Amino acid sequence: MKKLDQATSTKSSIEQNDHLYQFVNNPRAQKILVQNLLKQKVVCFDTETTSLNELEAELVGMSFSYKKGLAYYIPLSEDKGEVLQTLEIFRPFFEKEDLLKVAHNLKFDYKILKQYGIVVKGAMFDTMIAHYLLNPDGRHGMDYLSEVYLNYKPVSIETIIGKKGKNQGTFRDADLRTQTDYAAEDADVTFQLYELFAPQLKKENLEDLFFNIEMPLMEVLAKMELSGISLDEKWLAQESIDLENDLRALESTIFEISGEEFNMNSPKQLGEILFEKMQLDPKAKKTKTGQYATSEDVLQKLSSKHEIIKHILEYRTYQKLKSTYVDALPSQIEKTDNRVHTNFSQTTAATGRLASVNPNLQNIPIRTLRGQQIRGAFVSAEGKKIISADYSQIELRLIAEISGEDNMIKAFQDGEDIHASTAAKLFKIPLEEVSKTQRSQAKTVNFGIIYGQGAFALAEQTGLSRSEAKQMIEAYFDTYPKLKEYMAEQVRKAREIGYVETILGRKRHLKDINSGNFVVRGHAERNAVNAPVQGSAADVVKMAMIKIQKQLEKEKLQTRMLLQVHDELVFESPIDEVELATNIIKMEMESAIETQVPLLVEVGVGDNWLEAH
DNA sequence: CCCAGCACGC
DNA sequence: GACGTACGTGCTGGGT
Repeated sequence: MKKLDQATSTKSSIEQNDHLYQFVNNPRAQKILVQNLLKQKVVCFDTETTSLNELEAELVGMSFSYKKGLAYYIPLSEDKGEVLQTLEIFRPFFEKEDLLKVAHNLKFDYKILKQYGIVVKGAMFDTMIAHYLLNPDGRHGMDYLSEVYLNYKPVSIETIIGKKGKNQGTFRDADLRTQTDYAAEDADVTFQLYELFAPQLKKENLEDLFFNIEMPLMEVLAKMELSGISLDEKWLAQESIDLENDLRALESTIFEISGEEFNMNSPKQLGEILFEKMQLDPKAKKTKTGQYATSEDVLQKLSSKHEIIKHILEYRTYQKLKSTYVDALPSQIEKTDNRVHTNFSQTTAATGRLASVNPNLQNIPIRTLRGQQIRGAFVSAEGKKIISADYSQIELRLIAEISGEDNMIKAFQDGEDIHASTAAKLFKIPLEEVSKTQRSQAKTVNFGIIYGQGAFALAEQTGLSRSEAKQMIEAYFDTYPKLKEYMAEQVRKAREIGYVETILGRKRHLKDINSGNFVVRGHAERNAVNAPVQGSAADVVKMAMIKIQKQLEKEKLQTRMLLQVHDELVFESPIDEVELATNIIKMEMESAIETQVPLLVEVGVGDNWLEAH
């Protein structure tokens, strides 16, 4: 199979390609190389390390390219002192302001170098982020981009260090010629991708977004990731024991009721117990693979039929809390500083949002009481406080702003409770007479509208009948006519030019918008409405992050930005800085962009994330 | 090793 | 009759 691929492939690879890849391993030659690099306007570089985890990684080498087919490799010693000496030779390159430093996934190299005392400065260009802006729905790996855009298949890292698994070696194990060819090729390919993507960014008016938002944000994210956040390990260890006890107790209750022992973590086995043995629902829904559906909303509807359901739901909640958070988080604490360091992916979410991985710190529980306690385990260091600042209703405020919906804009300007205000208008009653149910229904519509929700789903959520839900949506659009117009306009725009845009010009291409399949087209239409809203909110938060970081550094504060959770920023601040930092954060967030709808930020301070929120 | 089902966040 | 609200990450089970 593999042979066939190679035989039929028209892609070239390192054997066929004209290139000059040289290693440069004596200081005199390295100094000459640097003089040469400093004369260039654009230089591509790459670092080779022993690990993808920047905190554990050791530098093994660096490569540079400023011309197609030409690249240099600098092997580095196993001795850290010697590495630092070599890096001093290259410091002028990394710190030169007006030299465009290009790399693929630059945040990785930035973090590695920062740990060796080199802070990359000035003009930067990440080819991965460039491609993300050009095609946010696509894949952005270097090997993939090389094959697609350069028709060239780079040497895979696995041919050098082995397939992943416990026998995988490190880059240091490879011989010098192998290291040189691989590293130099990466720099060469990245340089060629730069030459392709840079003019495309310009042509698509994405340069501002790239150079003024995404690249500065990359540095902010690198610093946040290196900072990490502290956990209350003692509490987590005790909570793990408590949850385990609660789970075993729930399990025996469930087994007793069902008259059988089975694996509670298996939805398949649970479904068979509930719907075959116990016959709880003769019309039980099946999933697409033919299993019984046992998701929360399915079980919720059965809860009045049998007492076992509430125990199962409780079991599920606790099992999730234990496996994903209470047990998993402590295992990801870094030994070097006893903190957890998430990775923010800047190129994953097609709308412009960030994603958080290894661990994901953007989905820490908040809704249930027991879940909230886990937030409490994210603590500030001795002598410091946690500050949390979050935008109130940012997506709704932005859809009001973008659509120019005066009725909604006015409500926000008057500082009204937007859901109550919407309810008053929907039900044509005075604001004071809005009931809890009415407010809650209005809230559901407000959110649903952002996602392009239809009558069926609205009915499902509110408990209204389908026709009532339909009337509610119609009343909503009568209340906010420009919102309806805006949504139709986004779909029309997508059909005409193939994409929609955020306030900062971030694009999302919607190739399915003219599809004949109404399910596929419907999805694209909802994206046409949602992407500009979600994406504009992401733009605003990113701008705020850059401005706050700049201000904190200008004022030489020790306050550190630690986390971003889409509309919330979390900081750690020395106690005597909290007041000043809080003022800076709130001010910069609320003034991140100029809008007629006021942006409101709520700030809290505490010894942990729960208290601060 | 990968996919399905589920649950957590905004 | 099917379809039915956006964007994500990660756990466990189950089949390969």
